[in-house]
Amino acid sequence: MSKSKSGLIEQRDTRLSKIKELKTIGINPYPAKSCRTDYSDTIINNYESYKGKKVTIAGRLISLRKHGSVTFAHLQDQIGKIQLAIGKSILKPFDAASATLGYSELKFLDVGDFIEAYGEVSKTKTGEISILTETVKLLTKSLRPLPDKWSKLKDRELILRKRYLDTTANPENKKGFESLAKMLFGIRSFLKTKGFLEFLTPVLQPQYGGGTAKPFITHLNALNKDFYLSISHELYLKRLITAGFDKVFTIGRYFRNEGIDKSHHPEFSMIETMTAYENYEYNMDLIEDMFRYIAEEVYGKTKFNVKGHIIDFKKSWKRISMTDAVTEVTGINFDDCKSIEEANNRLVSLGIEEPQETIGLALAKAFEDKVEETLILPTLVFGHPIDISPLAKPMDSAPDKAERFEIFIAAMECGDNWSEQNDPVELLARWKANYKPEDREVGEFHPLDYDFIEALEYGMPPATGIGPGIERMAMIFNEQENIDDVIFFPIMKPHLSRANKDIFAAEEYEADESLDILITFDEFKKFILNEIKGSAQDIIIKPYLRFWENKEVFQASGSAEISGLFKNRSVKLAGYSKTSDKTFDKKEEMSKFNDYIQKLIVSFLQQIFGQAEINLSETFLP
RNA sequence: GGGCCGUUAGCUCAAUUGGCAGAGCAACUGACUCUUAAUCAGUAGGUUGAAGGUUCGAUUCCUUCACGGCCCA
Repeated sequence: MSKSKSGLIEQRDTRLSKIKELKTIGINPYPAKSCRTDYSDTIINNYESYKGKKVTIAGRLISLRKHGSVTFAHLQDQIGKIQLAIGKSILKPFDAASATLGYSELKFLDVGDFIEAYGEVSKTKTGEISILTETVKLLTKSLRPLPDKWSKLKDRELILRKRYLDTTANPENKKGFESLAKMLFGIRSFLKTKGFLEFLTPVLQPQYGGGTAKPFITHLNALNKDFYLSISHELYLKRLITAGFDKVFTIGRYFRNEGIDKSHHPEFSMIETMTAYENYEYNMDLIEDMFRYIAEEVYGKTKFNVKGHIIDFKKSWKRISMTDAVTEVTGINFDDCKSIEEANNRLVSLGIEEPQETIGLALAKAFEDKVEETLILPTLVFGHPIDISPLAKPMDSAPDKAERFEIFIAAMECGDNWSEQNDPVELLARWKANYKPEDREVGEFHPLDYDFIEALEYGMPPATGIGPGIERMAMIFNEQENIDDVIFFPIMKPHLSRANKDIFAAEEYEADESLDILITFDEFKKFILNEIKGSAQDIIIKPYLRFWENKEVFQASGSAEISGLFKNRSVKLAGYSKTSDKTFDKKEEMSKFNDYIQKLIVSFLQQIFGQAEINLSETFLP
């Protein structure tokens, strides 16, 4: 291993040598358990009853102040922190048999270590409640320094990658996650009072159904078959209804291979219910009651600041049909439309130029574009066009509308719910009409799940479900605007720091096979000779040339993208650059660059891959 | 996908117009018996995210890339 003098490695080495020394004097730096009797906050909040009593506390050492023959320290446990006053005359002498450190062995301790302290609860001269420490035991030696205790951790990337450092340096940041855990208990106890049973449904599914989204694909070796990570659990809940359970739910994990932003995460959770013998109106009450229950029972209040709006969950939610909601905001009633042309004309009058295929789609488009953003107070919008609701039952009173509602809070969609279509023939027909494999790429593809249709053919009673997102709920109740602040471990690209490469003697995480390869023009020939094995066909080369001016110097830099050399990767070439004190003739330079590529790349590739078709396109300006 | 911003010691941050890479905390050595971000004296710690370019000289200017953030679609 190369000898680096970086501060981190130096500090780590110091601590490693302390461990070595501790072992030679008979101390195990990583014992198996502690004998904690009390927590810090309990002692501090009940000082009068603790005064004079002996307690054992355990936690992380977060400060250490040596002051000659007296040492002060703070120990942080799950709920708070408390001071240790360690006097040379009070602390018992070193004893290897009981793993008790003596005063001179305190030098082995560092901020960040986990320790156990035993002593009398008292106050110091300055009045701080402290443990007059009689014994100190090391529970876990820490090898790395914690973030600075005053400036804390501020680097957003580091907070997200190493949340444990943030919650150690800023224990108050644990609260939101604690509430989230309690919220899950709250949901469960609420549904228990309503007579629901919780089931676990599969994450690995042979078909993905119950929604439209791009799935993650994985391979099940034992069956030699590709499976999908759940994009929804709904079809399994329906099978449970078929199986004879009337009220079921799951708190499921959902995986959607789509974008990541402030309110979307590839992996998320939903509470999904299914209730037999009821329709969507039952769920309007259920969802409202559930939010009110969580607010009152878990958070002890009903008013929350959601994206700058005060929302009171005590009040009953507005219920409005999609048609009326659109009319309310735009003044246009799409139910009056006699033809799709008329509906599209009305869209144009709203500034929406893209023509829709049906009146229902036009209504949905107007709603999405014009109404959603206005729905601040909790609103239940019902009566979606049947065109966009293939799994829902049509309304008796309006067959072109679905028995369906969506929940909007602070303009966020917080759940989608409907009376489930249980007519297997109708569902199959509707499903086949939507079956477009070419939509697979955009995530609109509905695969057919014949096993589910078969279950429906045996008969599923009328049923309805809700599916609010856990993270969305957490954002509302925790008053957070960023989904990363309610997901303890948000998705991040793996990263190995330089120091860690040294420390662990590790290689960088394996390069993703689908990543493009970037090399310079100079390296190209060598690269091809070394890396390309086998043949290539249909090689496409796209050159790019970029011009800019910098301090009266004119520059041009060229790059090229080559596809067809690897299965899933393209090769990007960079490093062609020219400077001049006059402006370039762009056309001339572009043709020169093409010649350069022709000579360097194309003729070389022709030598190597005689059979391959090589296609060099014109130079592009990016 | 587009635009903007960031990346300097373990952490938090400086570095003037392109001119010797610095501070506080943490660490190391020593002093100190009630401190509260203890104090005092001293020491060490750097691939300035990566590669390339311009320049006598680059943390600073240019290009590309990586990672992250914010805004927009």
